[in-house]
Amino acid sequence: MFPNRDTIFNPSGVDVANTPQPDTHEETAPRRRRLSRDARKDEIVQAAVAQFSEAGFDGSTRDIALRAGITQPLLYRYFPSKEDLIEAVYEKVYLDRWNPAWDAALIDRSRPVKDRFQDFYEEYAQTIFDPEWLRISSFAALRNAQIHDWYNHVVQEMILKPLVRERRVELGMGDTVLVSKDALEAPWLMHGSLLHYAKRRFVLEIDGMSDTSDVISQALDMYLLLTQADAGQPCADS
Amino acid sequence: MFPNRDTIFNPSGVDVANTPQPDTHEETAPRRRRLSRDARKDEIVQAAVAQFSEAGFDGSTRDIALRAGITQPLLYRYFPSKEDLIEAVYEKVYLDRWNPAWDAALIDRSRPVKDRFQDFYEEYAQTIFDPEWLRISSFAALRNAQIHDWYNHVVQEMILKPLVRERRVELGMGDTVLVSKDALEAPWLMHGSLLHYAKRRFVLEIDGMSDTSDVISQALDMYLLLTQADAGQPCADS
DNA sequence: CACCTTATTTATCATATGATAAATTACTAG
DNA sequence: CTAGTAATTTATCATATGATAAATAAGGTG
Repeated sequence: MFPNRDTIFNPSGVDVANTPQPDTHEETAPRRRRLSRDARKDEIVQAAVAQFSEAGFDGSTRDIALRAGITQPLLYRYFPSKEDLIEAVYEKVYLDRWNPAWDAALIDRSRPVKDRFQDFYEEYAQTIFDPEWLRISSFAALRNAQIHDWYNHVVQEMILKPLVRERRVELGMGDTVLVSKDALEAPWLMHGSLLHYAKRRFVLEIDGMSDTSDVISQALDMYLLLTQADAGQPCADS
Repeated sequence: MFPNRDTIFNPSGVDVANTPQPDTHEETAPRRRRLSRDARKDEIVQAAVAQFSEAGFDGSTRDIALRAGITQPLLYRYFPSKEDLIEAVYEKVYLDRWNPAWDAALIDRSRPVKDRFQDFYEEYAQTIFDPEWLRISSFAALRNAQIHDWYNHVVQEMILKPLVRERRVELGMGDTVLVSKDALEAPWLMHGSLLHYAKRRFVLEIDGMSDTSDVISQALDMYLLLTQADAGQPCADS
């Protein structure tokens, strides 16, 4: 009856040209496709990630439905409320981004710390250095301090503490399990510098920026040089 | 009818309890106070900064009016649209945060680069390391790439290029005006690491974090050690 | 084919929100 | 004190948005 306002006015300016494709036919009307519960749920979450990463979590459920090629009320068959959908998005974005092989790779003492963490950060960058992840995690951090807090904790335990420990061993400072808050400050600076680089490069899309590998190398060098200087006289030959 | 979820669950966690105060009387009804055009405008912008920094730029004009102790339509007497108010907020937040004395201080070659930039960053931190600025600039960056771009340009020209130049002079590498993009990567890493620290410390309010001065010192050391290593052999006595 | 389950859509509601017009009242000049 | 200017409020609109109920139809099963 009434012309489905979403089709005549797209407030987010987003190109939401995700109309259900005419499979092979030409002028197929927006035919209904029935999907399994899980498949549909996945499509909705994916659309929500795309929408939220652009418009923030205030992005409307109608725009999400439009992206997913469904009507807005259908969304509520799978998520009781928008807040539930947001939480599904949190999970999708934050979980399952960690490659379990990394745990072992970081503590493989047959290789220099620099090489290990260079390789790791290059792979990690491939996982999270894209506009969608960077933007949505920024929005999440601003909206929900708790989840950002949790993610920082993960980074600290999985990446930064291993880095400090492995570096200590490499410098012959002994193998301690405990890592103090003070000792974490330097690796946090390094990690933060890379995240900031990623935002400049992949969110702002500043042109002519250095290659990610080079920047990772530089950031790691900064940390390694600092710990070297801390360990004793700078460059003292042992 | 239904209980207005925002009153029982305030997603932004904002306490918008800013009822217009009874001036000196006790039970004074919300008395009208007439202000000059400029004074009222300032109050509105200030309220908008507070509101936007908490709820993002989707914060409602009604909440802003509430914070400012006025009614919502009055806001439109001073700003033709919400977008105009947002631009006034951009100006308030981004401009006038630079102390002109800093320009000279950064190139005062009677002092070591470390000391100069340590002092500068400590003062700069006092200006922008607070939740309001950090949050609103994050929101602004996500919403308006152009303004974030512009701000990055300012940082680069006013802080990072001077740092590179002054460091070169200190290392006896000559006084060049041109600073290549590659040469800016390291100072950007340093600067970014400090911004990331600020967010962890002042937005997430993680407890037990190191003092800002110490962190600035560490970040500067990272950069200085890296340039030292780049300049020739690490720690080669000249 | 006929039937039934349920995915999907249509229609609709209640509230939130940006914005405007008209009524009101605080302050000031004469 | 009076009148007038303009700051401020009250009333109101149009649309956006989260959410729900009922109608429709796709696809599997007998």
